Amino acid sequence: MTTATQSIANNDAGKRLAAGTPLQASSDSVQVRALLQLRELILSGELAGGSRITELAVVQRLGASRTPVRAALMRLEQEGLLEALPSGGYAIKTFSERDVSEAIELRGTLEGLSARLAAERGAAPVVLAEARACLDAIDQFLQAPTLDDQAFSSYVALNEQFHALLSEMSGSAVISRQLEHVMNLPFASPSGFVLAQANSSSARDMLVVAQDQHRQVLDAITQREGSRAEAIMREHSRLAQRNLREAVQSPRLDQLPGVRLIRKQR
Amino acid sequence: MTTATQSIANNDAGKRLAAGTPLQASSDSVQVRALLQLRELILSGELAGGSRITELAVVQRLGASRTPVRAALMRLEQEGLLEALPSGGYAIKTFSERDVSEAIELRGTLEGLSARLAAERGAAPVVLAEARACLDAIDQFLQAPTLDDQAFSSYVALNEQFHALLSEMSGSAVISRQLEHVMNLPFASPSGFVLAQANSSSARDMLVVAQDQHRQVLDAITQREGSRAEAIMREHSRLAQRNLREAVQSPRLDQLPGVRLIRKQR
DNA sequence: TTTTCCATCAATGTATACAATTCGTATTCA
DNA sequence: TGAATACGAATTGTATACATTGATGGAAAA
Repeated sequence: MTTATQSIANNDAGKRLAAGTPLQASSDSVQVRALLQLRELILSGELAGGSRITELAVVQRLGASRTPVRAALMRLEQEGLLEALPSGGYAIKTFSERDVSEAIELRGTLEGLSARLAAERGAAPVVLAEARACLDAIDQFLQAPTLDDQAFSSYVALNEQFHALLSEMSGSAVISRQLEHVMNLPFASPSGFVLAQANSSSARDMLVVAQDQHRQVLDAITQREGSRAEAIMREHSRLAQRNLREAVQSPRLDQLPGVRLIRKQR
Repeated sequence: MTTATQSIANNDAGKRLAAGTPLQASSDSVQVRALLQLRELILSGELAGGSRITELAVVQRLGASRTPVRAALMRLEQEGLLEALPSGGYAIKTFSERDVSEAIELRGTLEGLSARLAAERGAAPVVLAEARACLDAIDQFLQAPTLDDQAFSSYVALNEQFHALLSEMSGSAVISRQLEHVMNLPFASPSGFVLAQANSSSARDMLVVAQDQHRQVLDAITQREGSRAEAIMREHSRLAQRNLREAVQSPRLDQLPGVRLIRKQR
């Protein structure tokens, strides 16, 4: 009873409750929903980067109580989207272009380590097979001379999958965990800026190059060539660096997840 | 009033409140104290690795209420000391020797990246000077032909400081943050197993080798030799690998922080 | 007019009541 | 005797009341 009345009151207060949010499966726990919704609010830029964020404001906006909101805030801090203020409370982090560049470099380094270990120790045949299948699927999409938006989306999904498999091939939970942590930063993800290029004329060519690197790293791992595998993954991440540079200049890309958190200057 | 009564009640319930704990500065917030105490309990092995840990048990043991305990549990999960169980609650993580080895490799890789960036971009002269002073101080300790326990402790402190400075030299908050995160694992720390070797005859020699690598990496950074700096730091981490192997076999070292969390088998 | 101190308030920190879920156990039925 | 179900105890999830601390604004004095 009490609960019902109050959550109604809260919903009244939080006017645009589920305006732009994907309206996630409400079967999840309040905690999970709060986390997803809050992350969405930040990445969409609806909450301005650099601004302070109070528990109460989030409570009113999401209609959850302070406890799950607090949990969500803590998680987002560890993800690196929020910064804990010394006086208590949080601020939404912003990132310089250099920060993003370093995050990508970091990912490349870790993926290089992962690939090297996979090569040196030998990857599980099952995972290798999965990875090959994944690359075959990507090839399918690259057949077409030009790619529509849906093809790009499919590429992104498959690309993420391939990188996940690569992490798995290392056979190291410790390293996989770390990689996941790095990729929490939205722009550090392996296909963070691919969509930014979707309409560029050279977009398809870039994917062709990336896909070749995918093939080569898998070959290196199969051949147990550790240091080659490592070098390829490092170079692979440089594609993202290039995309980044174009993405921050293109003004039209403001709605890409997280891009509004990138400071222009410095 | 209410508070006083209740905290007394809690202390009554938590029988062995500050039995083995270091009785930290009670000026800290309850949250901070709970975190420190709980971490201590886990690292000392007083709470068995692999065992499940309930909020209520911790509440009774530490005399804090559920809210700060919950916060501490969440933090320790992100640090990697606890594992969130799917049904709720946490279990104390255990680590195979391989896990630890991978964590050290990870640190070496990240420190390599950090050193390379420092070399390529150029490190801040102030920090470079600090690092040199730090190494000079280590040299002081290494003058003596044999080292007592106190000398080893001093080495550990200075060693940590040097590695911290190295991280700072990268000039990258993103990478420093990640390095800190990796070093949260107790055995991944740069001097995690140095103390384990304190009584070994070759202990001093190992420190001499390590110190030479410190000098060389600083030289490489100064000379802007990025790839050399990276290689040195990777190799540097292999010293820790060697120490690890001896440490897990020596039965006497059980009270080293975190060593009881390392599974013998696999 | 400016500065300092006090009061008031708002936000976080802490404790706890209440709800919901899960796990173990015992009992009953096949 | 075995399995399945239901009941109960224990534990986590959620909400909220209360405490404390830090910030802000206004008033008074220099």
